[in-house]
Amino acid sequence: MGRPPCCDKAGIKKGPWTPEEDIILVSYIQQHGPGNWRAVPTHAGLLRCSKSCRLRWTNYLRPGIKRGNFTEHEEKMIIHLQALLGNRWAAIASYLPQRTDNDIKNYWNIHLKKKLRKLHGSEGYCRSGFSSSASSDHISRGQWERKLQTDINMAKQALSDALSPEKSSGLTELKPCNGSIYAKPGGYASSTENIAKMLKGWMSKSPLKPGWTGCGVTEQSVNSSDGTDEDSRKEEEKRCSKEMTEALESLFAFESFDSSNSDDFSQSMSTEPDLDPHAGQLSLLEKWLFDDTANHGRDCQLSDITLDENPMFLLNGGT
DNA sequence: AAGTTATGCAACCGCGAGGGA
DNA sequence: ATCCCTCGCGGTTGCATAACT
Repeated sequence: MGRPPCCDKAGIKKGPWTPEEDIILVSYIQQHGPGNWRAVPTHAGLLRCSKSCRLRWTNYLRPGIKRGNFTEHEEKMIIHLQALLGNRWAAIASYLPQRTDNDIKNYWNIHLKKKLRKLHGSEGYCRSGFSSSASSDHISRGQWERKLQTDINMAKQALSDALSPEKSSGLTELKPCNGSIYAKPGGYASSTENIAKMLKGWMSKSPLKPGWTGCGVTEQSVNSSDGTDEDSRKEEEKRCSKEMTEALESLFAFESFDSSNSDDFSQSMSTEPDLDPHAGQLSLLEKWLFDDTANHGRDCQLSDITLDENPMFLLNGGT
């Protein structure tokens, strides 16, 4: 009550962002940090609505975004997570911190759906993994539940493979994104590369925040997780998490997410699900996953768990 | 070489949840 | 308790470019 509307439709610019607008937005967030999006356009002097600013930041300008081709491992992760979680792209993206939900969504819609359709023929995975099955009116509830559980079993096994350290070499195979977080070739990419250069110029003038070297990509954190005691590692994780938050408030991290450390970053992030806001969900999911993997061959098979007992069922709000 | 179709990606739209007034 | 604003999410669209005829 009494609040001004989110954005005044009149005079609001739409369409592709120009490099100049990017610079304005980035420099504003550099000074004030992300958040309070409603104030961003007016304070930054942008003729954009707050939504557009937030979207541009989260999907394109935010530091640490990896662009370019998806690796085989990322692809697998997406497929299996999609089977587990459905079209909850934000949740899926939390497992792939360098990818945006929009990127993942696009990749799924453009590449993976086709791929899976080829693999599975006309049945299954036709739209959104098992969730599509759920929406089918042609399958009886019993059939659907059996199929759902089969899908979950398959996805779970595959996710287990993907997350398993000895099997998932893919995590360390993540390629740097062509030396720039802006990997897209062509017209606008060159513009964004220019932005990156300009920003680097700005940042070289700005005092770097002491201690921040990019969450999960510090040599210290990488080394510390490499054989030191558990406590210091946890401390490091906490610190890292805090830094991650701070990073989003500061573009000083920009330089830290270059190609030289994106491998370590992805590895660190993928093994530290606590860093993301869905940590609770991830922990539960992974506990469930690994518990069941550990119990493999014992009495408690997932297929024996009723839907109501299935953590994913609960996570999905029992729907 | 020109026209057409397919593909990929960035951005917009609309809705729901959460929370402040 | 209610209203309504902000934020975040998922679905969809529009445009640029590549591939094909």
